[in-house]
Amino acid sequence: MKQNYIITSIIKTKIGNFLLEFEKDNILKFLPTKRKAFLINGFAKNIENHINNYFSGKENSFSFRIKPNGTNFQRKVWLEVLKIKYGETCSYFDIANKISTSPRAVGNACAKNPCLLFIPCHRIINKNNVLGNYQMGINIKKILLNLEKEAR
DNA sequence: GACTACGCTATCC
DNA sequence: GGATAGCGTAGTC
Repeated sequence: MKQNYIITSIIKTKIGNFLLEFEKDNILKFLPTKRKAFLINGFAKNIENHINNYFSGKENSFSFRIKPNGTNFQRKVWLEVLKIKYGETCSYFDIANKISTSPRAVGNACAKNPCLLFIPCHRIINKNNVLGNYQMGINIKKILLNLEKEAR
């Protein structure tokens, strides 16, 4: 049986270190971590370059393949989130309408997003233009949205 | 059954 | 008009 190995790297970014987990060229996880940075191979290095370009406003979309682990419902939400363009925002309510569910459930799924930045859940805000919440805290959410707004 | 990264409504100042 | 509280909601653990 053919086996794909899951590889882990820790990537250094402007807003802190991220744990990157990938299998071949599919990103499985991209989450904040306190561990020290280390790069294991060229693919991780490549991702680090793209992430840093993103943070300096030079890059506004990622072309990596992602393979997030989650329930059918979560994947449905994440797929919808992927459609939100750079510099734009969408409300939990809008996403809920598109896939016929409730905003509460959308927030629930976003909180379990394993690929931060690649699945741009920071672009989802409350209906009344309040930021809502974020895995890394609303400050980071604010930074990301401002970055995208200014770089556009 | 408890817990949400929400949204609406009622009810206070 | 604002702040706050309560409740409905749908999905997850």
